[in-house]
Amino acid sequence: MSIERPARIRRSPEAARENILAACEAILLEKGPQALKLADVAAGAGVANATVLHHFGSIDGVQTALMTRMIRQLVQRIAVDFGQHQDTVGRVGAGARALFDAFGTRGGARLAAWLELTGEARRMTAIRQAVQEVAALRMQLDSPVDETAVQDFMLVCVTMALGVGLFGETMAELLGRPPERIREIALDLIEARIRQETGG
Amino acid sequence: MSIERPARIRRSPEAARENILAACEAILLEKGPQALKLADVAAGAGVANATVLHHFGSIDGVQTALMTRMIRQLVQRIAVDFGQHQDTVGRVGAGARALFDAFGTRGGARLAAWLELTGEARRMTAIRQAVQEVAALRMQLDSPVDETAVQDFMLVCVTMALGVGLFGETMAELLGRPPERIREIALDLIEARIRQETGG
DNA sequence: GGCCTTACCGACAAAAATGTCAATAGAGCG
DNA sequence: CGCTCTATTGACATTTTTGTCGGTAAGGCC
Repeated sequence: MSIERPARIRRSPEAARENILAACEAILLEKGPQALKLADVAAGAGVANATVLHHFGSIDGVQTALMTRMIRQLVQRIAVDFGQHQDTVGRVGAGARALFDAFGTRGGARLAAWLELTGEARRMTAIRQAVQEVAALRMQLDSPVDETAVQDFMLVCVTMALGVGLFGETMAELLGRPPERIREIALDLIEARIRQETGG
Repeated sequence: MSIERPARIRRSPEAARENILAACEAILLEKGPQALKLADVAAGAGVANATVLHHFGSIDGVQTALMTRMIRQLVQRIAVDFGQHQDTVGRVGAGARALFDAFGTRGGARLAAWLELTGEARRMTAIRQAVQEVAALRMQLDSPVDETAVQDFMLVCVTMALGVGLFGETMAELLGRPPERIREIALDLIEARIRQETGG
């Protein structure tokens, strides 16, 4: 009498990767990027350690793939948000909110910080492409005067979203302010700046 | 014939801690906080692994002690800077510059990010105390109208300095802007805000 | 049905890192 | 000088984690 093994599931490479990355996202949200250990990821996805390595090469590969995936999803959401607003200020505000959401609430900033600290940041080229796409959208919709101003503005938005997403909650608590305060202030700053740029 | 051993150096507890933390600072600058391994720290300080543990209890203890030390040094520098400026805007600008320097150039943001990710952030109570001291200084020198405005302002400054210090360089490079650009913009935002608060 | 590609897996190897423990040796002090 | 305190140490145990390897089986294709 042979021991029962759970039947193997054979997925397409894309489905297998997606399955693993979805598990990663849950782990990232629950325990942070440092918990993206090979064994935990594999367990979360319901596959063996070796399977994860088969698809991503290394645990670092898993992490950068997760970052890329989150950035792609963010760009899609921003594109949708842009379509739902007629005015520049509304568009940018909605985009900024999506940005803060992806990096703050959904754990993107913590993952980005992890990549930055482990020297994997250079592989985040997905960000460059994403920014180019969003910038192209804005140039098309808003036809702003100055392209470097757009780039500077996006640099500010992204960096602030990352900083607030990673440190905002802890700092607010440590300094005795409400946890969401820093995000409000940051969004105010961003909207004030865009108003100033478009208005004057 | 006995094997030559290097003579032991016996330091006071304070000197021993200082020696170890100085080595940590060098490692932090050169390789980042994830390189603050027990063996490397001990080697950098020229002592045995067990010695480090004797003084700090654990490698996490070393890291939080280093953070505390950096924050103390920062507060001292800010106090000096405050004394060298007569006007509020000049004072705050100099303080912000010191803040960005400590967190950016000197590696404080990377260390803070590490503590945040590894769950050690709650032990960064040194920040709370530091902010209280600086806030007290400002209340005394500038007698600003609103204390919560001061707290909000410091929350913004600290969070931005952390965000820019950790992500600024990489993001600027990724988005095709000069590496120091984000810092300039951030300082502009801060000074504009303080001018607005004091001016009107 | 038979074959071939490759997604998948268990077992194992190997490295890296932290922390424990008992012993050693400076340095102050009577 | 001899005693005591404790900073210091080497050796070691343990844990954690990544990655390799040879074999297994699922599903497409002829």
